Amino acid sequence: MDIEKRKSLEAAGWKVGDASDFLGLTSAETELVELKTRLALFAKEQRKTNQLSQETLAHKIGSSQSRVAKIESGDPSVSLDLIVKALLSAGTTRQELAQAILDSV
Amino acid sequence: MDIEKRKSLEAAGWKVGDASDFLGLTSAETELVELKTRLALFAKEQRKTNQLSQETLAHKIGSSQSRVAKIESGDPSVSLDLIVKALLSAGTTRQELAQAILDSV
DNA sequence: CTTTAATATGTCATATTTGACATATTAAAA
DNA sequence: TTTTAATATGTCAAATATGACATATTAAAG
Repeated sequence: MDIEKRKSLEAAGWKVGDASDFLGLTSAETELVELKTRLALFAKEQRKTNQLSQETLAHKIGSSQSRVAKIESGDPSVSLDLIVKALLSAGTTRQELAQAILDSV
Repeated sequence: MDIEKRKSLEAAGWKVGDASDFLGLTSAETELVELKTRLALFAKEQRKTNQLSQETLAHKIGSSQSRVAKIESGDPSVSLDLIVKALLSAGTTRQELAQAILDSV
């Protein structure tokens, strides 16, 4: 993990240890954050590929446009459950999901 | 989705539509439930493979033995975030995670 | 430029998830 | 059996995620 990636995660609002101690994150926690970030980007790609507006996708998942925007921006208030629900609702297959997990951030 | 699978999901406490209308689940929601169920089973396998007790894994993820039991039993109160954190903390690689997603329930 | 559709950002009351705890059940020794 | 370690189940206050809303910003026409 280089300094630039650390800065970008902190800038995005990710909690880092108790206050701002980045070293407080276990490697599993860091991996999870990176995985969620990757899937957030992928969710945006997939929605566009399937020609859906954020508003349309929001209705499909029973949510709102603003929350879809938060999903795609990697907002730390968004759960992995919601990211995956958005992906599946946008037409992403399990195969594509699995491949996205293999891709690095 | 056959009747037996429906019954098993409902018996496990999964919310189904507004009250008990199973048909109220979208296919994306059903896929997500099945995915979480698969990963819950996989989490139990991985913990055992790596010779960890629930108590030990609980400490690694900053949680408790009882919640690890809930993760592994597919309890509906457990988030996908927590399931994946448990997997990664038990030593599961991204490759193994991706493969588990491809496996059917 | 102006209009209009799409996306982003901030806030908040409500809903869901959380770790912790007590306690029950099961499994493995001794 | 009895003891002891491991796992399961139920509950709850606190923490976190949620949809909804207002509004700002951006993009695409016209």
